[in-house]
Amino acid sequence: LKTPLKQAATSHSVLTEIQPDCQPLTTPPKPTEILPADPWTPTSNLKMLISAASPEIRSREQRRELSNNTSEVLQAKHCLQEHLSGDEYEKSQPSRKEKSLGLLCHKFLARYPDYPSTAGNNYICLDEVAEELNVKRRRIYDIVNVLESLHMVSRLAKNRYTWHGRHNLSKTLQALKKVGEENKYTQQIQMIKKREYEHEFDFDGERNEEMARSFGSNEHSEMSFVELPGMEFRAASINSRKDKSLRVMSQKFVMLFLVSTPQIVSLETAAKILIGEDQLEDLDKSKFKTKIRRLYDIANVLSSLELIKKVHVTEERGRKPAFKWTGPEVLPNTQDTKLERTSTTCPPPISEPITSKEQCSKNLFPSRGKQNFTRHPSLIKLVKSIENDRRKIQSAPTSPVKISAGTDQNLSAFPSKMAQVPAIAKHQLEGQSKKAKEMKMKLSRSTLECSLSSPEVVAEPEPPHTAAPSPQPALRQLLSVCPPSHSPVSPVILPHTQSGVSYAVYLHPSQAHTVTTYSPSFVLQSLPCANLTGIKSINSEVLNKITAEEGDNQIATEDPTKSLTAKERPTIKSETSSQRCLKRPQALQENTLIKRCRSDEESLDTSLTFFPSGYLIPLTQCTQCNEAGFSDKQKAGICSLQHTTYSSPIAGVIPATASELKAINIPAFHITPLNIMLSPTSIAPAPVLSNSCLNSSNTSSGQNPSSPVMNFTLQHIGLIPAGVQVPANPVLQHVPVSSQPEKENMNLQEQKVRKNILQLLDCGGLSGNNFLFSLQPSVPKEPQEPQAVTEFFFRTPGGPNTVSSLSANSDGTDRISQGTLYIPQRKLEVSED
DNA sequence: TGATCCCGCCAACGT
DNA sequence: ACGTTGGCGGGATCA
Repeated sequence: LKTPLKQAATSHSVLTEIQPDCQPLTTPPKPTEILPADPWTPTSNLKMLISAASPEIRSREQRRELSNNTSEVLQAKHCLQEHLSGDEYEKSQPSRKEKSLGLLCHKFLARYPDYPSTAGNNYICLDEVAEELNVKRRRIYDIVNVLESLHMVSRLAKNRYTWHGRHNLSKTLQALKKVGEENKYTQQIQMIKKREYEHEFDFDGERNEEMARSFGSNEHSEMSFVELPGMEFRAASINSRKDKSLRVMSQKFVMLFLVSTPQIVSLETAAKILIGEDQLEDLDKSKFKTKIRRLYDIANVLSSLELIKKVHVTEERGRKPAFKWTGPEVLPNTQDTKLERTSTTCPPPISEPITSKEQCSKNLFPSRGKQNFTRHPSLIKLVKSIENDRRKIQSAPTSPVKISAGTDQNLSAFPSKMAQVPAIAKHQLEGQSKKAKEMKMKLSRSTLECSLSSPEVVAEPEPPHTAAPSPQPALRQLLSVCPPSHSPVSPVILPHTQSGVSYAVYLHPSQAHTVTTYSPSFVLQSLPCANLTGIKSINSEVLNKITAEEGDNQIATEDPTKSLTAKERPTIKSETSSQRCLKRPQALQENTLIKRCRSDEESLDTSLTFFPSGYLIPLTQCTQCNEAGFSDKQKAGICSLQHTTYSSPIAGVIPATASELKAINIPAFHITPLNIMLSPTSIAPAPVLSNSCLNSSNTSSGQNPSSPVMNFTLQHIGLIPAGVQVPANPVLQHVPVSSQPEKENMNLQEQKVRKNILQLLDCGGLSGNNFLFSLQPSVPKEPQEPQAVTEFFFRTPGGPNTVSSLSANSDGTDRISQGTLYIPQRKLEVSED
């Protein structure tokens, strides 16, 4: 077979040593000189091998004019091999392979240890590297960008990067997996495969568009770069350029592997998904081609890292290039399953004044600390401005260094310790250390994380406890629920609540994805269904089946849909179609809104607002709702908060300035424990406050214990200006329907409901830390069930009526039918600051 | 051929 | 203006 020849001639030729001479005359193209000596020092055998092959190749800069002299050592090798076959000519030049990104990457990696000691300076100077490796800097960027996506390097400053090696790899992969799950990549992959069966994937607009919409519209998952706590700002502040392509693409690509069951992903599938995500518009051929090209670039680097390897999958259509994950298994993050620490952190009792808001607020957003988080594209600008401010404040290029040091230590207590430990051992150690530190982690994690992500915080010496006096019970719960660990990326959580407590949930609107819960009682699963209808019918089993099918099967002859039960299948399809109908208009609207928002971020009357997501705001006892129209049992607590300025605690770091944020009215929602209706497509739930409530807010918060908490929460979250107080009473109405159910029963019910909600959310893909959501006037849905106790209001950025009731889905078991989702229609009023 | 993907133009950004 | 980054796609190579 080709093997012999190939090996000899090509692949091995590179590695094999010398075959002197054969120096063909030519080599015209590049005046590259060769440096015989390798500046870099290979650290591993493998690297040596690789490097051995290339040393000759290195050519000097053009300035070095010498053209071809002896560069040919390498060429010689080839020549030899080649001329065996006859063509020495071609070989004369460094073969293309020798210049491959993969090889280059190997050489690059050979220069640095996998687990660099934190002590040493692990700086990377791009120019130097480029010169030493004898390539244009442009090539180095390709490598570094991918490494960056894995947090193996981080940008320090212009032309300088810091080498982290694989210290952060496991965390990064965990985070990526999480995000991937939230993005419903599994489902997307499935969808694509399904489509492929249904009809050829042709590149003409229409169909593709539809397809893109079908699986992409919901999510508009334009998730951006997934950051690791501690590295986020460093990277972002220095490198403000849009984290687009390669970096993000690389992460997404990796995610695909991590969420696929056979961890195999074909290029085609990956490209489609990635394209679908970004621009639904033109999925033309060229786009596709370009995407594929990029994926190759990324794949080469990942291959060099030995995270993936190339394989082929054979399907009916033939053999398709694909890659198989060969990296470490990514375990679900088990570290912080426990949530208590938060409460400890922020204990201020309700009655007590909120002394250390900041600390508490930080605790409110644990997600950002420990977990990685995704930043919605629309927030980037805002983030930038924040970063700029930060930069101004802390002048210094040096800051990054400091931060990094702190980061390494704090962030990865384990990693640092095992800096020199082999990867395998590391894993074990990690586990041990985890347990050992479990308690500690629990208590301090959120804080730590927060601090990591923000320099200022880092500076804070004191632990959380000190900070806040004592949070109210509700708050406590809230806090307790937000352990970063479980779902690092997705903040959305439904905390334990006492019965009768309403919650406000902030979700990542832009994408429908999975929501993770910290509550031990629930198990979150990604549901494949796009819309509510399908949700119910689909159970975990189905999911599993689907999952199993994930990835490119070596032999993909089976119909992907087979796995679905008859019942399930139809449901899904119907959903799809229905979605299309809805989606289109919605999508359009959304786009418009988004564009508008982006373009007019500054404008006052923006219909869009930035909200931090991932916060759960417990709303306790709402006695009444003044709003008319909801007379029907006031189930819908409708309140509108007017002229409110929101600040986004993006990254939990610095609240945006008022000017940067628009004030808008937020439709409030309140959730009662029993009935819940959710819209799968809904993106973000927003708390609704009634104006009247606001006005009446003067009433002391004392009346309602929840008031202080709420105000506090809202303020910290940036939903309301610091000075504003929201009256406790009217704000969120809690419908007494099941007013005082037995506590236990309630709890059960609540749990059940929560579970359902979570699933729903998961299915809907609501998640994310930061998100942008637009509050559009949505048609208020009729409260379907008057008795509904719990109400969630979710808004989809564009969709007029994005709310649907879950009850429809009920199929008997696990149904959410109990809950009713009611969305009061509120107009969004935007007020300037 | 189709799979790969190198190369470098040139725009977006930062300084 | 200039340097750094890096999107992008032509077109060369490889299989």
